[in-house]
Amino acid sequence: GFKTLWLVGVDHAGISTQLQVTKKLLKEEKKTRWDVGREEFTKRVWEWKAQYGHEITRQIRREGASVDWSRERFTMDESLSRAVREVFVTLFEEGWIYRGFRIVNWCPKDKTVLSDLEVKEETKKDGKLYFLQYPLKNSDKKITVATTRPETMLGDTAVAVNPTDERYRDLVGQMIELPLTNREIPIVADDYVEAQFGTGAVKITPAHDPNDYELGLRHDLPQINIMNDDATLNPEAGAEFEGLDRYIAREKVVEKFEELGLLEKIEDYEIVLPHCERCQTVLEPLLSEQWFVNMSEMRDLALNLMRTEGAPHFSPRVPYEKVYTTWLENLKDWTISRQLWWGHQIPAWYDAGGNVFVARTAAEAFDQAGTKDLRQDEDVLDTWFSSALWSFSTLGWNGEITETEDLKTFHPTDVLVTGRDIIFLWVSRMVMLSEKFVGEKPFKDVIINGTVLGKDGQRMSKLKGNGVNPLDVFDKFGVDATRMTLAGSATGADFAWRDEKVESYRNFANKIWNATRFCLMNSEGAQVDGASLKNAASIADKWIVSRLNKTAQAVNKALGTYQFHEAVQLLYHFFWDDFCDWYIELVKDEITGGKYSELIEDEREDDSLADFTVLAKQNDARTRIITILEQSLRLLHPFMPFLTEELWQKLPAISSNLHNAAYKSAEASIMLADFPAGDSNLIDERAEAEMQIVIDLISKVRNIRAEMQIKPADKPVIHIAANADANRIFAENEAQILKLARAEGLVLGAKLDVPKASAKAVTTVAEIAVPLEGLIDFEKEIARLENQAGKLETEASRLSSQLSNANFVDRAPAEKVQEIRDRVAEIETQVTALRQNLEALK
RNA sequence: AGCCGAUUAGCUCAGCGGAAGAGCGUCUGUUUUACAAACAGAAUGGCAAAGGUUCAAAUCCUUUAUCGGCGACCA
Repeated sequence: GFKTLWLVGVDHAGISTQLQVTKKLLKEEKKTRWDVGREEFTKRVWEWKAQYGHEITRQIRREGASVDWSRERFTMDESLSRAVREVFVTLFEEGWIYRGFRIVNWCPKDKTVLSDLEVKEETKKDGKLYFLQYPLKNSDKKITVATTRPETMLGDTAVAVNPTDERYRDLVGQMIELPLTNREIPIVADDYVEAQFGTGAVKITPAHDPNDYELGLRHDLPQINIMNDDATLNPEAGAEFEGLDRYIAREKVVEKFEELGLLEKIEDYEIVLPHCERCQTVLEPLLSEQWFVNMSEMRDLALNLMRTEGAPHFSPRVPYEKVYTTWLENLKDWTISRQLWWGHQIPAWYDAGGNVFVARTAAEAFDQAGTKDLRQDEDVLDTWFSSALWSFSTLGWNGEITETEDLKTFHPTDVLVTGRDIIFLWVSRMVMLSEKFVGEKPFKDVIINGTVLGKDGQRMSKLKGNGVNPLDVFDKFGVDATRMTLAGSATGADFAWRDEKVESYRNFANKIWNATRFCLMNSEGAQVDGASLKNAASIADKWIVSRLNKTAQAVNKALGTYQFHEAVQLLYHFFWDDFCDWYIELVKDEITGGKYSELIEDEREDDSLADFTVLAKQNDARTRIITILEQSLRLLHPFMPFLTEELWQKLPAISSNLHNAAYKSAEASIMLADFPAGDSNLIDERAEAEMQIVIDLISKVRNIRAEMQIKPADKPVIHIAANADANRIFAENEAQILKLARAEGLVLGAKLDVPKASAKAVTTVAEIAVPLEGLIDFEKEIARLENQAGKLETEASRLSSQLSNANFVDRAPAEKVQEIRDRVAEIETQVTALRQNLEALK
């Protein structure tokens, strides 16, 4: 009955996609992207996308997701691209976007810059630390620096020491003759250097290290870039090194130092290296001119939203709210340009003089520049820049159009379901840009799913080969079972994949199928009818109706707080334990006619009143069980859509009359029926308590049967001693007790009167005895009774000690104290009975 | 320059202030006409360790250990 929208779509995954097509091009045609050119290359990417891009949405369809496919979007759709240009230009005009030289993360393989979030730090255990000696000018002295990247010494423009370091104080201001180059570089003093680390002297390479860059600015040092974009050395490195790969150059530099007698030592050293998240290549910090977003105001938009509204609300709140806020607080500027061809080309144009014109279209840029002799920036934007606009760009906002019916209806959206790895990359940026451009949050809630780990408990990865393909799981166990498995894992918690888990939900699906089959086999004269739940007469009927409604309420509550796993557990146990194992068995005779069939056969000839009464009773029972089943299917439907729809359609008298009022005219489907809310008026605590008494009795008798090895075919008489109330309940349910306990008679009374050769048990309200004639093994029976008594006594002594604690009695809530007193009394009665029985046996 | 998690039955995990739970596995029975992918019954826990708070702690606090995630320029 609510207006809802699940909008699905995909981003263009700039780097990954370009990488795929680049590989394909190289493999099939032995060409690089430059060989085919920008236009042809992007054409190939669109072709690739057409072929493979639907894989994800195909999987989502197969999952049975309730998506509005008519609104599917792609980040490079025309309107979404228009939005990207609009946002870029606006931010530039307002001074939030700028272009500048910075040390950036450079991937020499993909030949593009990466944002800090796309960098994966990995520890290299077999790294080396090289100690190089630099000779001082006009002196025999040398100063030793330690480095993990000796080749960068070719770009050194200083050596720095700590100003308080006594060892080097005299050297500050002196010059060094930098080996392998003909350059002289100064020794400078800076607080950045830690005297205790390494030799206390640091080589400074401003063009190849972020810290050195900063230090270089402070001391006005030259920046010498010695590398090409593929991490080979350029002419600045000297003729001897030009063209060499960075690692070859490293070896060569070390060799040369050794020849010169300037290599002091090499130590083993564990080093942390930045890698490209996509292609795993070791990144190179490089001085480069890029586009950036200044995040200081953006950050405040997001932080204020959290401070004032607590939005977005994360589930689970711990730890993600803090993770999110802490990250925002320490936010640095965002590098948004990428040296790729696949993506949104930056709407900036340059004239011959290098002046920049940022505009929504080329025409606008020409107007600004007063000339058409402009060249558009070749770079594209970070994919996440367009994804950041997703919440509103997909609903029609593109700068030109800023108000749409969809935006009014669906924005802010209710919930974003995502993984923790993109909280910074995506979630935070959507919040910032939505606040900035539509003036409201993109979503109220964010659900962070756990990560599904491989069978080995490790993150899935192609390298480890521990991945699980969902499509294979669908084929093997069914989509519904897979959905139950995923929904059944706690929100936000990681879990190791186990086929066994899906298998158990596959079994559950099978259970639902079989239970429905049973109901349908006995559905003649029945129909789905809500009224049948309101006029339940027997204890068993009232009990199951109560359990159903209680479950429905609890499921609704769990879903309201995104506790999907709790809803799954509730439904699993209600359906399997309560409905199948107890209710179906309790009413089986009534439903199948077993109890009445003879009667009906006999009286079929004449239309006697008895015949009608019996048939009417049977139809009532059938209608009731079908109705309970129908409600259960509705509750299960969001989790197991395929199975429940299939079975629901088979139920008697199914029609669109069962739909929510809004959909009465539509074709009958469980999807359009109301989700049961649970009716408090149908919750009957008394019936549940009374049914529990019957269940306890049956369980105890079954326990005796199993432990005393009574053959299934043997049907004993059950003797029960209980008060009048309990005996009334047993009498009312005699038929069910006899059937489920496989007994042939019930003897009810206030006291037991049975032969010594009887097996005994106690429940909270009754003493039970099953006479076994010659079959009983007294030793075994004594052990059984001792065991029962022992357990109860342990519990009683623990509770008694609580009661004897004055503090507990005084300070705990009175009802808690009373509860424990009642329980102790209950146990004492049971133990007394068991002890008397034991005495009688000895 | 840390910040978070996690540690509960053989395994995978719920529970997060008032009697230790589930699924799988294990053991015993059972071709009971919805279901052997099932049914009935059973066994199995110093809730990581040590302190503390509380009438009451698996649950809250502190410290420690081990594992994991995110972050971090120590050359």
